[in-house]
Amino acid sequence: MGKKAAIFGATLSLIAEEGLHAVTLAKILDRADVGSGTLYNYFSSKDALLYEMYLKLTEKMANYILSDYDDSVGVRLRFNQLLTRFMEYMIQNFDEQIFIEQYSYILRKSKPDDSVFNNPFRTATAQIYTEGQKQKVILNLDIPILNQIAGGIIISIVKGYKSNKYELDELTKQKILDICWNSIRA
Amino acid sequence: MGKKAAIFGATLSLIAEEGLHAVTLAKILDRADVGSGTLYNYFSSKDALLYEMYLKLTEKMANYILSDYDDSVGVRLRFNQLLTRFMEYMIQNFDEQIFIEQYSYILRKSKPDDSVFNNPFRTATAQIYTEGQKQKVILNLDIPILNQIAGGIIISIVKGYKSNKYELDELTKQKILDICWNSIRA
DNA sequence: GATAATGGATGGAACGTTCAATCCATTATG
DNA sequence: CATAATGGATTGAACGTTCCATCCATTATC
Repeated sequence: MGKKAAIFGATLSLIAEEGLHAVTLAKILDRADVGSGTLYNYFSSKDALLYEMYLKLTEKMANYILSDYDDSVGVRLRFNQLLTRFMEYMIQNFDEQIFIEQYSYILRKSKPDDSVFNNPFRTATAQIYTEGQKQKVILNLDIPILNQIAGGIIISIVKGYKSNKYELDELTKQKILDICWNSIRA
Repeated sequence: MGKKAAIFGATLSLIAEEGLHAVTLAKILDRADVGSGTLYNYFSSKDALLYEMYLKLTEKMANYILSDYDDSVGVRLRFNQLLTRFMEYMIQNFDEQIFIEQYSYILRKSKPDDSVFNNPFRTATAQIYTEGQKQKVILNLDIPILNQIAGGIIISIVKGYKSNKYELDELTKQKILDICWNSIRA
């Protein structure tokens, strides 16, 4: 495995285990089995490492969610496509979500207008909501509010699942997706 | 103002501004206008300060939400009471929520069985869900799942509002509460 | 009632530790 | 053999914590 990938992997797992504030370079280097000189060959600083990882992971997530996205079908099916993928990605890559959540909080303070926040996933869902509102099948609320509702449900449900509050079988996942749709349906 | 209150206030505002990981004792002491000796008269360590603040704020929030709670009315009205208070508290004390969210992540790692996680607010909502399920007005899902859905919507909506994604007038707040109810209604 | 003694609260200097970052000798690569 | 990659020792800065002199309200003494 490449050293850079090892550094990313070690950083991500450490943050998921101990939280962003507790992760030091020494821990990263130890877990990645890499010397500090090597790390500084790939990254100019610790901050640069975190930022690059953030860009990489947000892009990876957007790519996964939008891959094979069929935008020729109706709003209900498109909504289901995106949210199914979103939930599945969150479940299988929860460590990434933990990092993104913790780090994006820092980002908003230092780089408030970062383009990452206008990701293609949000563009796709906005399209669905606008079209759905014209067809009178989706509530007439601000698009960002609709986004927060549907996304908030998914994130919250996966968080609870990852905290071992309950199981999530396939049938329950389907019910959750239906709840997301019903919550914003006109 | 008491020195202890000044320390709490400085810590809370700093965390809301810069995130938990960036808050140092030097910054806290400077903002609270207090010497380090004073701080260590009130708290045995930085961790102890954060933990005590966490206990204080979670209790404060639970007290607010449950004050004047009328449990003699029907499930719909009780649900509305609790979630209205919850949303209002989050809106007016968002800094506290930021801290609690960031700190509870650390807590789960170091003290996974902390009793704080079984707070009276969750007990009250669980009562509502159980009763509502008997009356066939609430979806037949695990209680913790229902909790995550309704709470997730509120938290997500307030987060978006505090990120200046949209406004939240009284009418919109009412619509959000209706959405919470409809999302878990049978 | 005036003065001295007490003790807790306070702020800031000083301490050892830990951090991110740099430097450099060694190893791998082509 | 030349060049790049690597890991660990090293550095200075920043950190949490400790220590101590000072302040001040309260209490004791005469």
